[in-house]
Amino acid sequence: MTGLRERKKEATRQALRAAALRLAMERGPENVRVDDIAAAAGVSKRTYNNYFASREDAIVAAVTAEREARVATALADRPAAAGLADAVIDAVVEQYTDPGGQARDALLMITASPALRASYTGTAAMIEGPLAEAITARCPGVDPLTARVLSAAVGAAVKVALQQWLEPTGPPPSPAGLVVPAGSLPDLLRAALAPLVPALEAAGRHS
Amino acid sequence: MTGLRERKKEATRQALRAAALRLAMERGPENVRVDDIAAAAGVSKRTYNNYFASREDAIVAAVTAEREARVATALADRPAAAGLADAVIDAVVEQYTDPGGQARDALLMITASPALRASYTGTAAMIEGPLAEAITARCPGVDPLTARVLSAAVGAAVKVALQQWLEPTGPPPSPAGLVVPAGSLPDLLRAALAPLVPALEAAGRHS
DNA sequence: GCCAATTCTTGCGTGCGCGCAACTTTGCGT
DNA sequence: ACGCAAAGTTGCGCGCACGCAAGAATTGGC
Repeated sequence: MTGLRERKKEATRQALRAAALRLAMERGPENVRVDDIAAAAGVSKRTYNNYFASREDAIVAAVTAEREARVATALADRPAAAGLADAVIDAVVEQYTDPGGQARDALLMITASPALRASYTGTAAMIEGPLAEAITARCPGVDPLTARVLSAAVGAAVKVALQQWLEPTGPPPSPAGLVVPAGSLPDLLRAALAPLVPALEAAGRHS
Repeated sequence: MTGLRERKKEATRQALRAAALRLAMERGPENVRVDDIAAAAGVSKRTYNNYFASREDAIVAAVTAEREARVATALADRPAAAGLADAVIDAVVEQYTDPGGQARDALLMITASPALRASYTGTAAMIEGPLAEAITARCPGVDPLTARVLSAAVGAAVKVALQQWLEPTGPPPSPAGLVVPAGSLPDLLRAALAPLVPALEAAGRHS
């Protein structure tokens, strides 16, 4: 049952996300005060902070919205015959394949701002809760603590992949081109998740 | 070479930690302003924030100081014959065995304050960097990205264990006593790290 | 010993996060 | 249809994090 209350709430959340992204894109992220976002969404500054805990959250939320839910359903949609490791990896990587829309420009802006980068990598942790539930749903026999740990490990791996992906590539032009050719994000994600495969497989067998 | 500069820096850092802990213990964490800590340590409020990014950091740092370095040396001290998984787990668990000193009282205060709890669990992530270096030092053949991912996974598992350990055990008195008997922290840590053993062993073999 | 370069400290100003206490809106039972 | 309880919004105020630029201290070379 979808009451009026929840619909209004989701509407203002959406309005705040949209306003934050729009203002950040046209003025640059640094020239956007939280009052501006709130005003653009027709709500008070205080209410903004009831929805988002920091100024950057609304901006990145415009890009990462619903990712937690989508990763959960994606995992649930994998064929039950598939191994846990493959199912999890595919479900996660799927969430980070660029749709190529305006999200591309937004991501470009995010990578350009250190504060937004930090917030963006931080969102990787948000998938942990839903992912744990999805894992227990798929493998009912697995220990809840194990599910939580594996989800946290996956979240951490994703975070590492994101950090590596948008690493500053600072002034020292890297001792060798070997370190990482800044490959595509999906490839990087698979590489980062690979070390966890044995742990996921072991847990999947004990389901 | 230990210059005067670094010694002074470490001295003020230590003074800030000590002052923060002392004031928090005698007044309660809520009644300590950051100005008070700075004043007690004989520096300005601005300087405090040059050393610690938040008010809680100094307090928890008084308890967790040097943990990153200690976990690294602990891992290096394990016999080279031991498997990577056992070495890592023992090294990590060792850092969270209560020395029983005044740290006990401090931890009690931390567990009582939600803000401090959050900061404390957050410190688990700080071991990731040194842990990754220690892993590559022990297993030179392992891919740097793998080392980083495994360290992040270990940090995430520790975080989960800490959260579970000082979980609020809210008003709903738990449907069953089964969920967790709030066992000792070392046991909880081993349980949380157990799911990662296959991943660590696999990486250790590819060294 | 002295000087220039690096590094650290400090005050100030701005914006932000959030607790609190009114007030308004929504939900639901009768 | 009415009214009460639950949930949401808003203004206010406090403390905090941090950029910035000026001043003080430490360092290494001479």
